[in-house]
Amino acid sequence: MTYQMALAALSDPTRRQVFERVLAAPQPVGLIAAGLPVSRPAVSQHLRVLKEAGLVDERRRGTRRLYVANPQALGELRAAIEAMWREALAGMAARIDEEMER
Amino acid sequence: MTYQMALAALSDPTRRQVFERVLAAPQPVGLIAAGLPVSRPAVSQHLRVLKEAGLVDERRRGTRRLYVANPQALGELRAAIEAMWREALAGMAARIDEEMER
DNA sequence: GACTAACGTTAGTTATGACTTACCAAATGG
DNA sequence: CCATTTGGTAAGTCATAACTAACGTTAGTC
Repeated sequence: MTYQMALAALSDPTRRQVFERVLAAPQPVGLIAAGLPVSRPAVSQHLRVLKEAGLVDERRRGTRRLYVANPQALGELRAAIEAMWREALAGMAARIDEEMER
Repeated sequence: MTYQMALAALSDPTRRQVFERVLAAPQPVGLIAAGLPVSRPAVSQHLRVLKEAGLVDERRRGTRRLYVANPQALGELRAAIEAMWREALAGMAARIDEEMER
């Protein structure tokens, strides 16, 4: 159920870059924005989407806010994709078997 | 590299439904559209996007076209998501270790 | 060789969402 | 306290993309 939000969140290229930076190391917003070709508010908005999808958590550190990747939502997405993958493999195997019969 | 297109392709809810139907069994366009609240051309367009992302293959069967899920693109997406997942887990473990030191 | 079935394509509309600029809030340092 | 740093929020703009309706296309069928 939640994996759909994670999928949608990671579908945007810029937002995926934001997430990958957070993944590499917990960072404040300003630092993330400094390495990207978009403004800081844009990064803030992306982080909100990532947070709503459960992919990211927020830690207030004084006036800064560290964003940290959350493995759980990513794990659910992983499981969903893997289930689809297995289903595709099974379907392919079944089709090959049908082919063999002839 | 291709996993980004797969990610974008699966981010749309309707398109994900289309893909899951194809995943369950190879089907012609009309049959897919019959079970969804959108028109047949819309399904055709979704299938084109899925095809460009490598998630789906096309088999012409006379006047019909069977769409079949392709495990490969799904496998690449799976690998990419799994890599991110592991990275998130590693980061979390490292943070817990730091916590222990204090 | 028309007719039909099944489908892709095009054009046009509309809604969504990514982005920037300007503004506001909270915490820290002098 | 006042200024600075850091960052979220609001409003507005613009591009993208999802959808429908109409049309074109190909392969079987009588």
